[in-house]
Amino acid sequence: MLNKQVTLKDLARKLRLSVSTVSRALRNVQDISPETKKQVLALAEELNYEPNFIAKSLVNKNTKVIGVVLPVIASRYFANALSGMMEVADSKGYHIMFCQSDESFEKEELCIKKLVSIRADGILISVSKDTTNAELFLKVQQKGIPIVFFDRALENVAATKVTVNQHHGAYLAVEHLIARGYKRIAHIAGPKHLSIAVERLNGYLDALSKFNLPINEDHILYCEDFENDAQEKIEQLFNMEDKPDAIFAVNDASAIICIRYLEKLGYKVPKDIAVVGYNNDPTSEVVSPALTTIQQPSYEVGKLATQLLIDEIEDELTPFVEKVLAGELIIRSSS
Amino acid sequence: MLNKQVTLKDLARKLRLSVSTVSRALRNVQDISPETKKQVLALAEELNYEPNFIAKSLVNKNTKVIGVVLPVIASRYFANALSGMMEVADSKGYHIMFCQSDESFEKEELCIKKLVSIRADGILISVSKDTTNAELFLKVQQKGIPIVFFDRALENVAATKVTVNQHHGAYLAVEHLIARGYKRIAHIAGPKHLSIAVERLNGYLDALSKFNLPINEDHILYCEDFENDAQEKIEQLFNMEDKPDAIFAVNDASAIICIRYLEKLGYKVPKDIAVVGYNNDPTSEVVSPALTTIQQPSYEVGKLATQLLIDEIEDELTPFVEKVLAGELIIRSSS
DNA sequence: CTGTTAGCGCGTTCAC
DNA sequence: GTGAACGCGCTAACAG
Repeated sequence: MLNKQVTLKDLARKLRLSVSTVSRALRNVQDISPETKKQVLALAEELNYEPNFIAKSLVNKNTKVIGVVLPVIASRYFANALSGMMEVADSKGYHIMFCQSDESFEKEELCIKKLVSIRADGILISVSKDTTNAELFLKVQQKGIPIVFFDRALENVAATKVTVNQHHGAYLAVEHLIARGYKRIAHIAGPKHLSIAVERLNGYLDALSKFNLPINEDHILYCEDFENDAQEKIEQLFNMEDKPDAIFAVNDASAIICIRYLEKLGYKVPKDIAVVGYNNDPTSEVVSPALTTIQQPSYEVGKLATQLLIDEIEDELTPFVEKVLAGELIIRSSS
Repeated sequence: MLNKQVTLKDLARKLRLSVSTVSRALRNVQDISPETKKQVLALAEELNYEPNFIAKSLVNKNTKVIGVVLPVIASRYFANALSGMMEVADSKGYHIMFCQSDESFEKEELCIKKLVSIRADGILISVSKDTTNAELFLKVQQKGIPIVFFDRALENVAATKVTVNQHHGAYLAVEHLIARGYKRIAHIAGPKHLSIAVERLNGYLDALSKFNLPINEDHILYCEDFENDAQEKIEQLFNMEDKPDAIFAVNDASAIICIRYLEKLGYKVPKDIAVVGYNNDPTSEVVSPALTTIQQPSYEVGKLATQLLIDEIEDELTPFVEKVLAGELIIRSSS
């Protein structure tokens, strides 16, 4: 049953032609008598011939495969980015082969080795949380395989990077709250070692400064594990004399938890207190009241990163660029 | 810059050995003097040698690539299935290459051609909504490439299939409502041409029969576009004399819409009326009251389908099987 | 233990 | 216009 696949040789034998003639006829190259060309095409169709990509790759020295390494596919953000990648790759005749690092550096290394082994023409990567070592990526580049970082990039690697401006998104969110008249805006911040969390925090701080609002350190809650200590933190926030009148949370999940506890404590959202999240998770639409949030441009990140990677694959002299995309404010009823 | 990749030949030349000796040393095969083996390994490490999978594939007649064709990746269900696939594939040394059909038969055909061209060792597919023609799949099978259908299978193709028992999930949901004492259970049904919708409907009907509850045709609303005509349909449902005391919806989105309108009409969920959905979407946890629903075994479907496919790849005599997995009832506060 | 030979399926000279 | 020969990087069979 194995190896039922038709090859050029099979076609050549049946047609009493040479392999190279058949090859040329199929690829529409050089001068071929229209007669034989027709015959070849007919037989190829009849026998359901499909060119062997593997063999072609070996000769051409390219595989038309783009490797994608990302932390986890079961996430709206990355799934959307991947869709964007597939769209561009498809239109340019590339295939996507992707691997999950599961946020582990060792797995990431395995993924990359695998992609190098397959001789992917280029690699798109969003690094895992505990990736700090640049050496691995430099080695890949030395092999002549271009790498483009998307979403999460590594500082100390010279490469094309497509990221999202978290600072700007946070700024938009807070600016919106200020425009609505809220003045005492608290922030549920993420872990201090997470760069996206820090950027959002800075966007929050800069928006306050810009509009000459005082910064109250007690209004910033750094949360490692908000799901579990939310109640405590929120109570603490509302036991101060300078109670906030709005909350900007580092992500939708935290924002939703806030809404829950606030209602438990008897506050009305958004009348007594407004809440804004970040990510535009599907859940943000459904929660009541529907959550104002920031939509990440994940699809666009995927498209752009892939476009830039293909540019580098097809012209090695393409210079590295760093693109930063912005998110978009989605206004709903929680603010 | 291109083709910086180290080959066996490079190693052999530097070591003044033959290519085959180097190959054998690297693969730990046959008897090799420990001396030369050490040398080879050392140099390979130093030069960062990675075997060329492409070349290996050409010789071995297998690529260790599993092709996956699915309607859309940006869906919790398929993303989870894909995660399951990757786990099994990884552990068996296979790579996943996937394509989206976007629910279009033409795109699906392109995906398959592509995978055949790449000489994938096997294909996992969840067919698009408008796929009815089996010919394409038969052709692939004739080429000796095994196909396993997951989630959505094609009736008239003999192949291994891993699907989900929608009937049973619906039965569980309705049984649960009955156990809670609800007796007049309505059903928001999906389009009649969608097999999963029909199966869920049948599960609903069978549960009612099983517990000797009367079937009221007016309690079944067939919805093509529930998002837009929900209000009308629900009002119609509650204007009858035989008002329902519970609703089983064909999916979570519909269930959530129901909850919204019911509350607008002044009904309390679940006191006045219970609601159960289907899918365990992330949204179902967040909506208030949290939705009782059915968890699809998507991850398990992915794992099992991949396992069975690999069995067929590695032993062509493996007989086709059809596996049907069951969902799980998740009880929350809406019932 | 190691080298030589052949060939996987295809593209690319270079002849005729 | 067409064919023969060679090579891509690697494995496998056969010698020595």
